[in-house]
Amino acid sequence: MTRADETSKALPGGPSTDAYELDEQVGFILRKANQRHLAIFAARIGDLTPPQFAALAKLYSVGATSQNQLGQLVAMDAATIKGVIDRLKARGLVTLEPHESDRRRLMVSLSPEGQETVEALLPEALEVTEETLAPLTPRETATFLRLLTKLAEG
Amino acid sequence: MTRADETSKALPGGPSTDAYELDEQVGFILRKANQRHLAIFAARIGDLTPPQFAALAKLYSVGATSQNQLGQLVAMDAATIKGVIDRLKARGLVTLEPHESDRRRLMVSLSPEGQETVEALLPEALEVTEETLAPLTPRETATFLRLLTKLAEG
DNA sequence: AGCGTATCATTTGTATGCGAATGATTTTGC
DNA sequence: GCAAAATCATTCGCATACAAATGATACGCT
Repeated sequence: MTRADETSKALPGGPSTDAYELDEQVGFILRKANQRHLAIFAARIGDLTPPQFAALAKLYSVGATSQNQLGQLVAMDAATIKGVIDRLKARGLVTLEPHESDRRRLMVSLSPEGQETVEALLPEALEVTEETLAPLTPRETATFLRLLTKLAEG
Repeated sequence: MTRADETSKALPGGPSTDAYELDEQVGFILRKANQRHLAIFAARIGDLTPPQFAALAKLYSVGATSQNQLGQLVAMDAATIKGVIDRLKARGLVTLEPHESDRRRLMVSLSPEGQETVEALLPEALEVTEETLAPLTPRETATFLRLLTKLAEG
């Protein structure tokens, strides 16, 4: 931001500082970036959604956990993670059992099929990330991920 | 990326290049950034959702348009924009009327109440953007928006 | 004119995503 | 120990999202 920007119109094509342009608001662009990523994911990993894969991948790396705790690890609230787990269970990718000492908790684990599925999809998932980031140079990618993480974590 | 990164482990805390770490994937961080933005929006503009406000703001700047065209302008497919418009109509913020010559089209306009609502909320919306971007310096913000836009547009 | 294609709006079905309420259980504070 | 507070899972209601199918209308081309 130069001092001139405070009184004069920004460069053509640049962000305006005074008027409200929907297409320049972070929220709006974030939503569109998300849409593009979802489309790439769906094209490569057709029969699993990003939240479902996130849950499986997290289970793969941390092992059995309670439903709510898994939700925290993948940034989903209790109601949302329940739906995701229900659908994964219906497909036989995860198994549920009561916690041995805490009767409130429901432990979630990968089934053998779930394990296989994750292992088969990991390379695909990396390609989804790659394709999503393809518009950026490696240098830009590093910068972008750093700033995006800052933004996401507040 | 230095040449060393291709064969050795990245710095502690830095992104790993070989293993799959969910928390380092763009899609996952994008979703979390979106969540944070949604929360900020909801805290400031409680009784309108981001898609609803986006539709109103777009109508405000472009005037009357067909339902589907409005959907394109705010990046929502036909089914989604219909639901959004239905709810705005139920609240009296938009009005609908058939297109004069093309009987397939449904023209959407801001009602006087809708106009007032948008005008009253525009400053709030700018603050939502500001608060969302608060973790970044002005310089970082400019870079981030440039890269995010590149990513969103593919 | 007329046929095939494209566009517009709608509906249905599935999957997040979150707020709020509920009941069961555990943990904390005193 | 025990009452209050916190945690876990579940449920309900609402609001995006998108794929796919449908019916109505408009348009292109011959």
